[in-house]
Amino acid sequence: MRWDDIDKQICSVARALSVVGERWTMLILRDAFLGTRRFDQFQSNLGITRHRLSERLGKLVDQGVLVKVPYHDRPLRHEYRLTRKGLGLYPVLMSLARWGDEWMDKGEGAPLEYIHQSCGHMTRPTLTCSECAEPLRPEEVRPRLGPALQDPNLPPQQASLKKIPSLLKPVG
Amino acid sequence: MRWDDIDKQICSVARALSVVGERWTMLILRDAFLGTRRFDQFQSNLGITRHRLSERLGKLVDQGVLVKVPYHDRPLRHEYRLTRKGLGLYPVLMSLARWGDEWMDKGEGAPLEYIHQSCGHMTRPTLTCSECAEPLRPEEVRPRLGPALQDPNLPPQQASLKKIPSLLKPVG
DNA sequence: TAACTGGGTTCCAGATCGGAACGAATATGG
DNA sequence: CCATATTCGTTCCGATCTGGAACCCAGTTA
Repeated sequence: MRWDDIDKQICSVARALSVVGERWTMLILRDAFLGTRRFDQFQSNLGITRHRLSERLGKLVDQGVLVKVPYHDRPLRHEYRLTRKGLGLYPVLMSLARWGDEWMDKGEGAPLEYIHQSCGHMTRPTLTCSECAEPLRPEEVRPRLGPALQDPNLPPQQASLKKIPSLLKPVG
Repeated sequence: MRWDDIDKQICSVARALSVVGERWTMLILRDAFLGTRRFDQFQSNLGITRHRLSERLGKLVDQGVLVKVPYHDRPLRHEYRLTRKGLGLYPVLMSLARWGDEWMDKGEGAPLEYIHQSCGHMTRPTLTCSECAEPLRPEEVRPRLGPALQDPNLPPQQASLKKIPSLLKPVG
């Protein structure tokens, strides 16, 4: 299968990655969440080539993750801002950052810390259950088929998704 | 800058992506979380080429995200299992899945639903503050420099990270 | 002895990437 | 009026990465 076809899978992770799974895209969004808005700023912060940046920004705009907002005419200039759909990626970025903080530390501590303004404390973003508010641990979550996979005549490639074993215990 | 150098950045997101940011890697991990363990199973579930799969699995093992565990000798066979470091990626995968459920739905509902065994309910994984337990909204979180970025003589490329503006309001 | 299974590796054409140069529209300084 | 700068791109080309298919190897079954 070609990478470009992953959005055809009946899988939300695959569909999400079809939008944000290319090189640089997540780093562009990281910068957007930290306040970067302009082409040149993205370029110099990231060290990406202009060509690639232009392509990635264009795709994010097409997908509705960013919008181009004019901030000056004559000459016409625009900046790139997160939409609501884009802001929805906050948990993904934060989870990546926390994992990096925990597992990829090179001994100098975290690059950034986060203050939760509404409670005033330094926060460690935690994934929790919407119903009981406990932290979600993979061994305690059981996936089951949702509406999109109930269809009895699925394309055969997707059939494997219907056999969901249980989650794993860690090793090592 | 070359993509291979992103792990040199003083940024946890970049470091995390240097491990899980390549094509296919996240989908391999998705399958691992759903119980896939063997080479051929990954291959047929994902539709990735054997070559690429072999390379990606090898890298994940090198990075300590998966371990190769023998399950049969003569002939020697092994399977790939998530380590604790690998299980640590659960919030990333879940956040991606939720975003895909919400924003990439094609009108047939979610592919998978998740039951939180310990409370018995269908859960919507939510990123919350470790201190006050409220859902974390990007406008309410202010990043500040952590230990790793306090060093007064940083390499100049990283200097841009020191200027953290505020977070954005959505548009559109 | 032939075919099969699990788990890879080799090879090559085509797609993607990085770097550097080029372009276009307006503003600024002299 | 001319040269230079700013902002946001696009074009071109050689290097790297990817996908598909074929090949390999150790045991196992028939």
